[in-house]
Amino acid sequence: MKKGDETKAKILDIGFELASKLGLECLTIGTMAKMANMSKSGLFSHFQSKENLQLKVMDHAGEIFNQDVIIPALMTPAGISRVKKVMENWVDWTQHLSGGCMFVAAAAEYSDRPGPVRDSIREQHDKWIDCLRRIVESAVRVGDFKPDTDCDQVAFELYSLILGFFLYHNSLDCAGTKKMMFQSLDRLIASYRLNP
Amino acid sequence: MKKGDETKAKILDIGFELASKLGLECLTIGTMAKMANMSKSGLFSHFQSKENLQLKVMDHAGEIFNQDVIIPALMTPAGISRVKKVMENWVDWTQHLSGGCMFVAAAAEYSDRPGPVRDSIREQHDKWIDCLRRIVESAVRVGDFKPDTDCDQVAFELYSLILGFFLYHNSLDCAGTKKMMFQSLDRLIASYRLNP
DNA sequence: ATTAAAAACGAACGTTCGTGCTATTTTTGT
DNA sequence: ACAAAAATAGCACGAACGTTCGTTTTTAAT
Repeated sequence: MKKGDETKAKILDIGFELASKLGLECLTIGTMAKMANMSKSGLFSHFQSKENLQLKVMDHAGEIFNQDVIIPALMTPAGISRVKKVMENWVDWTQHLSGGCMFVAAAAEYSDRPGPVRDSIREQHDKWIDCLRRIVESAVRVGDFKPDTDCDQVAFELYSLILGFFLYHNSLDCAGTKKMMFQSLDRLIASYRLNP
Repeated sequence: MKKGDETKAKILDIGFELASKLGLECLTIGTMAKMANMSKSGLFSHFQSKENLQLKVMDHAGEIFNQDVIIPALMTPAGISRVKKVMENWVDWTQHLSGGCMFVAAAAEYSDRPGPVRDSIREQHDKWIDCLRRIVESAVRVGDFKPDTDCDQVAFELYSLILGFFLYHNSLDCAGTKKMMFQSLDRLIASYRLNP
């Protein structure tokens, strides 16, 4: 029971890469099999349906996101520095793969396609918003942000800035977009700061 | 030379509706033919390729967006009221069709698929950003916003808020998301206002 | 009313999709 | 080393994809 899990992990890596580039819907068995140097049926037999494959790729992506974005951010001290850190990690995360956040793309892709895949996307999405809010709350707790800060609201605004970054990044160069995003972030932080 | 244009327009309407729901890639000839009560070949003959069909749908969507969002906004007096108006129109526009902005979805979908379709998406996207910036500039000109306002920056922030709205709208109810978005908008406007 | 042009159709093409089977190879536990 | 088990390959399927072709129907102009 070793080799199987190994190739399964390899497949999920490929799936994550492919889904990040082209979207969840473009995870075709044939394409993935070619990339993995496997037969279609060989690859397919690891999952029992395409839908299950998509779900597993989603989970895999969630783990990577957790590892690369969330955990490192939670390891920096609570407060504004953590808020900044999570945004930096988020931006960097989408950079080292080819430019897009697959969660965001998947959310748009599946907003009108009911089913387990959409449910999974929403679940991860909600979990992530929760996490963002808690990071903001911690900034309030340590006295960086005003006590009456609406943390849900700030989380929404942080999320929005990242989305703006992703979209602008399609047209503009990375450096310019990054600068623009972090400038907005500074303004946002300034307007919630306790001691400006 | 009349009937042809008529059905062509009907097809484009269907394409716009379908692409808004499921994305540009899901504009399959077969599905559209069924929705239009036409044969595949009959529908196909109006365009010369699927790619061309997608491009025509994009153009059509651009015209609708122009008609429903941009023009009404430009008809309200320049300044903060126009800024608010364009955001309201934008939100409303995506509401009366099933919840998603097809431009945003298409941008994510095609960010890694070079070709004429992606070019068209970027073109419309850039044009729209330009329009947004000019609306902000007009607010500076009439003295609503501070003279040193970075209009590109503000356009980016406006765009980001809408994107946040779209994404949150997948999970949250419309009313709550709308409220959250406009609250952020008020904060944004306040921080650029000349006479607070 | 006649006729040329435009529009729509039905059938078929080669391909790819997801998904079942049945072998065959490779890995694992003893 | 050998048997049991797991992993992979090969092949086939029905459906849907975009596209082409020749034919038929509908429209527009005379």
